[in-house]
Amino acid sequence: MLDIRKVRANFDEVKEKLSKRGEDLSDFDKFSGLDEKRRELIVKTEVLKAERNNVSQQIATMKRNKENADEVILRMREVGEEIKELDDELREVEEKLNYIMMRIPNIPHESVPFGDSEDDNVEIRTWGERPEFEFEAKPHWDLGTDLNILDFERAAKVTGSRFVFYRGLGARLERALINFMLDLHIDEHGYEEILPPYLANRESLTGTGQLPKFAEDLFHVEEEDFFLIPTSEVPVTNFHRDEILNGEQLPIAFTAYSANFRSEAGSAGRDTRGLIRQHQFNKVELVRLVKPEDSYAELEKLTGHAEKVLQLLKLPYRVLNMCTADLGFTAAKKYDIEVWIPTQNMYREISSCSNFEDFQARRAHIRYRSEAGAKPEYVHTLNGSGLAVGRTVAAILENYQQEDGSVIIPEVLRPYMGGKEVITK
RNA sequence: GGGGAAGUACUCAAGUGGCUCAAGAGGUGCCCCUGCUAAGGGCAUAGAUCGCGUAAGCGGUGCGAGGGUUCGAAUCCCUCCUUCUCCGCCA
Repeated sequence: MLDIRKVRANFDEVKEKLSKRGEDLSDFDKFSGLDEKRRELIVKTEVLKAERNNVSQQIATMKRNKENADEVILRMREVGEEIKELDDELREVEEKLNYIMMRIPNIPHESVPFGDSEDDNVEIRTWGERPEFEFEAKPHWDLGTDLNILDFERAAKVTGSRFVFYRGLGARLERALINFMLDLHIDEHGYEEILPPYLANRESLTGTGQLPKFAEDLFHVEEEDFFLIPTSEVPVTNFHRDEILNGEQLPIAFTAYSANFRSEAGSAGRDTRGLIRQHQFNKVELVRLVKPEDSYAELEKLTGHAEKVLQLLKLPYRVLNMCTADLGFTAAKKYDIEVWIPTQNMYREISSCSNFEDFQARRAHIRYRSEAGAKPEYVHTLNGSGLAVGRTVAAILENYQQEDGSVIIPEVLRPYMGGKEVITK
């Protein structure tokens, strides 16, 4: 959510910046009228409430002195009615204002390239050597199925499309990756490990920005009004929701493994085969709560932590600075890390590293005091995948495949795989 | 799933409709006393948020959350949440 005072004071400038996202801003024009109406109603209602407070004291005194207060009470009854009407009107105006504010995306940072589509994302760097095969490389779903480590058919039977069974060394590879990533972030990068709930309530999803606008992307448990988390960003960022932190605690760095659940509404027909787009997938997430002045340096740091995983796995990748059209709702700036998928002859997203500035903190009420007694300020929140595990498995299978259909296990994972060096039939 | 109890500020805690627009204590901060420390004494302490105002400041909200009754609600009524506890069930 944007700062309502800043929007008020710099309406045209804010609107101009938001328009770069290519977002429909027709609702946004109603802001000024509603904001003014709101403050006008507040003034009116507060004058009456102040009067009511005073007169109620007078009535108390009169009653104590056994004086007749009927006339005053009658008058105050009318004032009470008037307050109720104004409060109702105020509530309506605030609901409308809130409706708009909760659906306005974040303002892009000045270092974000302008663009109309994903074609305008800017490649910042590439890393690693793409493998060259002397044979026809197989897609990871064929490799996984032939090696009997992935079973899409049975998952479709047991649950439905876009689910998978990992089996044998496949399951172990997934688990090895999770542990490898967590250990790296904990031991080398200084993160604290969190194992969060996989269901979150409406307030939490609103805090991180998935709600109210993107409900159709989520699985919903109606009975309890819980949502399956689409990323552990949700429970982990909301860990400190409605809290005022001590400035000395910052930066807070959490890493969390969780399963993630996405309805993938609207992506019918895309990536229908393989591990790239599943309704349920594993991910190790990085979350940082930082002081505002540090957040852009922190974004570089966080992105580096995610890249390190790919470097140690020796998987080729590139980093993109996402343009205004491809930023997502909540981010002020976002880097996507894309891993090389040989059979698709392209890089595919494996991590998204974002600085949300105070956009999520404002929604989730996460604040800090720079020193004891100082006024609370919003923290800046960041997160990034470190990494999406299923897509990492896809990348390993495809990049490390051999002519006979076996797959070499990256060296750093072997201690997590019982010392095995290769996955064969 | 069923039954009980509770939720008040940083902590503990009083408070059954108006001299409480939250008493008191602890803690914390500042000060006094003292050669130093302890003990003792004094003062301060509702954080947060919203609105008006150039500002000093003024006002609204606030007793787990949200509604309601009333001239007036921490207090009465309704719904919900959380914690503790007993019974049942369960990994």
